[in-house]
Amino acid sequence: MIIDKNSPIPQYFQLQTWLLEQIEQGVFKPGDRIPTEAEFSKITGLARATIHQAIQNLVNMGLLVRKRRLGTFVLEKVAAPSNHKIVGLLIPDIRRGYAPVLARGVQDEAAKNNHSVILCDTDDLFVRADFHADRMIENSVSGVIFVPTAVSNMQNKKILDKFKQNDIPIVLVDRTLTYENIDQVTADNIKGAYEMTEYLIKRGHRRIAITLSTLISTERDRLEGYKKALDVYDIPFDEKLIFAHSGPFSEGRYIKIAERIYKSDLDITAVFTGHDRIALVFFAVAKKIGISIPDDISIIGYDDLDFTMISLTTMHQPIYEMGQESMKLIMSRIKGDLSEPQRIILESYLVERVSVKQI
Amino acid sequence: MIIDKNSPIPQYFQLQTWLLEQIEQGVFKPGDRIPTEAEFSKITGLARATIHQAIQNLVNMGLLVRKRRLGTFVLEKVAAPSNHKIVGLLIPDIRRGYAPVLARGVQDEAAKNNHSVILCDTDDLFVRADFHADRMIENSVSGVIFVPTAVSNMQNKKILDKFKQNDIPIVLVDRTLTYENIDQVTADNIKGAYEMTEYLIKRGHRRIAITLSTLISTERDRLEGYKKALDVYDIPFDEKLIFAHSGPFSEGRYIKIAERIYKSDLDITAVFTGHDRIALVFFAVAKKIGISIPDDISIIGYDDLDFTMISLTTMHQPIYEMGQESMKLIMSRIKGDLSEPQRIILESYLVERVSVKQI
DNA sequence: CTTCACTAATTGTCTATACAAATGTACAAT
DNA sequence: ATTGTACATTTGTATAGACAATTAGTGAAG
Repeated sequence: MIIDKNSPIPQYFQLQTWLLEQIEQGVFKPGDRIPTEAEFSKITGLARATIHQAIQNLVNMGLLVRKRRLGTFVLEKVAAPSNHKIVGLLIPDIRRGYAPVLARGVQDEAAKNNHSVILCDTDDLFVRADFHADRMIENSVSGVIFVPTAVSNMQNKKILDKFKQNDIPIVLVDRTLTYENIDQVTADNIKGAYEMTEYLIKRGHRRIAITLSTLISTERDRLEGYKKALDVYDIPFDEKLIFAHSGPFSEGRYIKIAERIYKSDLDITAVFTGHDRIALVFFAVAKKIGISIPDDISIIGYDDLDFTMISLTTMHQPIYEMGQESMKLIMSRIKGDLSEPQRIILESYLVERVSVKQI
Repeated sequence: MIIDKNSPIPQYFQLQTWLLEQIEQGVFKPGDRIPTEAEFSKITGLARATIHQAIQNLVNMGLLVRKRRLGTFVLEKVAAPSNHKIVGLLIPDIRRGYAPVLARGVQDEAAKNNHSVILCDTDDLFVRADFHADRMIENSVSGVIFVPTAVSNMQNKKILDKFKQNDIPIVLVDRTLTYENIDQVTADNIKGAYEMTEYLIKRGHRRIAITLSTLISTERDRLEGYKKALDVYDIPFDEKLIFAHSGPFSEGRYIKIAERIYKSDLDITAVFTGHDRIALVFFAVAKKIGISIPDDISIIGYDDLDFTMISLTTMHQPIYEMGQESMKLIMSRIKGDLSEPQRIILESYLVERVSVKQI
C-alpha cells in the first residue's frame, strides 16, 4: 500500500511524496490526468480532504493543475531552472582592442536566443575576474563566456572551477588554457602567424622582429607560427628578434620596445607586432622620431581593428564571429547538449594594405 | 465584522485578505504574535480549519511563521525585492565612439556597489531598444541607464514608460529628451560648443561650418552654442554653413558631406564636426583628396576619443565620469531615494592639439 | 546546579460530511 | 447553425470535532 497509517509521517505527506515520485519517474507524464480525489480516497482509504491537501501542495509547487469537472493534470515541465536568461561575458577591458566587437557579436547572438549579456571587465587581473565570477554566480547566469586573463593557468583554473561547481557552462574565447578540456572558440593563430610571416618572407624580409606577451596563449601561438615559417623557408631563427615579456599590454612598455627596435643595429626590416594596438604604437613612435613606414621599416599587425588613418597590413581575425560562435556554443550547452567539449577554430585572412615594403 | 458570510468570496480568503491588510498597515508588526486560531475562531465565528487555511496561505507567502505552543508570528520584512543586483545599460553600439568608455564607467561604479551590468545595443533603432527593454524587465533589472535612441521623442518615451510601469528607475545619459522630467546625466554641450566656436573665432575663423544630426539632442545643443558664440562675436550666421541631417551617424553620409565642404566655394576655413568620429572621416577624406589639415582647413571634433594617429583639437567629454555618475544616481534610486529628478551636468574641457590654424 | 518528567497551550493532521461553483456533454429550442 | 438549458462530474470551500506533536515553563528528583 501507498500509505503507512502507523508512520509518524503525515499521511497527506506520504501521498504527496508518492505522487511526486510517480511524476518524476514518469508514471504520470506531463498532460496526464491523475486519479480523482474520490478514487484516491478509495485506493488509500484516506478522507478526501486529506487527499485534497496532498494534491493541493503539489499544485502549489507548480507540478499539477486542477480543472473543475475534468480532474487534476500533470503540468508540462516549464523548464523552471533559471527563468532569467542571462549569460556572463568576462573580458579584459571593453575599451580596448577587439573587446567591443567581440561583445557585440556575443550580444547579437544572445538577442537571437532571447538572452541578455552581463558584461564584466577583468583588466587581466585575477581578483577582478574572481570578483565578477562571484557576482555572476549570485545572479545565476545560465552560462559564461570567458576570455582567460593574462595570469597563470592555475588562477584561471580557479575561476573555471567556480563556475563548474555551480554547473554553469563555460566557453573560452580567443585565448586558451593549456590542459583544459573545455569548450573553446579561437582563431587559428599558428596558421595565421605562419601566413603573415610567409608574406613578409616572400617580400624579401629575413630579419623579422616579433613582439609578444608570453602570458597570452594567442601570442605564444603566433610565435610558434612565426618559427614554423622561418623553418620552412630556411631562415635562421634569432633569439634577439623576439621581444617578449610576461605581462598584459601596456602602451608605455611598447613605446620603449618600439624605440629599441627602431634604434637597434639588428638589421630588422620588418616587425610582426603582437596585435594591432601594438602596431599602432609602432606607427606613433615612428612618426614621432621621423621614421617612415613602410619605407624605413615594415610593420604588420594582427586583429584588423578599424583604424581609418593608418594603412596597416594585418591579419583579419573573425572577432565578431568568435563572439557569435561562443554564444551559440553556450546556448547549446544551456539547452542540455552534453557532448564532448568542442574546440571551434575560425579562419583568419590576411588584409594587405601598405605597411610592408617589397625588398 | 471582518467576515461577510453572504459574500461569494471564500471566507478563508476574506480573513486572509484582512490579515494581509493588518500586516501591511502595521497593525500587526514584524515580530508580533497574532491571535491564536481558537481566538480567531471565536472572533469571526468561523471553524478553526477555515482560520487555519487562511493563516497557512500567509505562511506559504512568507509573511507569517507558526511556532507550536507559541503561536503565529509576523515575519521581519526580508526585503526580498530583487535579490539579483543587475542594472541595464542601453547604448547605441558598444563598438562605436565613446560607448566602450561609458560602459566601463558604468561597470566600475556598478562593481563598487556589487551590481552587474546587462549591456544592450539599440543601434539607434526603436525596435531594438524596445526588444531589449522587454528582456531587461523580464530579467528584473533594478535600474536602467539609457542613452536615448536617435528616433522621435515619442518613441523614446514609450521605452521610458515601459520601465516606469514596472517601477524601474531610469537615468538618461548624454542625450536628453525634451519635456521629460527624469534623472539625467549630461555634459554641458551648449557651453562646450560655445567655447569651441569661440576658440575658432579667436584664431581668426569667421566662416565656420558645423555638422549635426537633428535627431540627437547633444548635437542640437552644440548648434545652439555655436550660434550663441557667433552672436556674441558679431559674426553673421549663415544657414549654408549648417550641414544638418536627421538620422543616426553613417560614415558614408559624412564622407559626402566632407567632400562637399572641401570642394565648396563658401570660403569655409574651419569645420566644427558633430563629434570625433565625424572628424576622423574629415581627416580620412582630406588625406584621400590631398587636402592638408590644418593648413588648408581647420577641423575640430567633440568627445576626445583616443585616436593616437591624428592630432585633433577637440572638446574632452567626461564620458567615463558620466557612466559613473549615472550609475551613482541609479544606485541612490534603487536604495529608495525619492527626491525630485536630478539633472547632473558635467564639465568638458578643450584639448588643444594641432588641427586648427591661426589665421 | 543539573536533569527529568509533567503540564498546558498551540499548531498539525485527519475524518466525515455537505453544499457551492465550474464546466464538458448532450440534447432541445430557435 | 447557433443558442439555451439541464445534467453529471469534479474541484472548491466550509464545518465540527478529535487526536497528535511540539515545546516553554514548572516543579520535583538527583
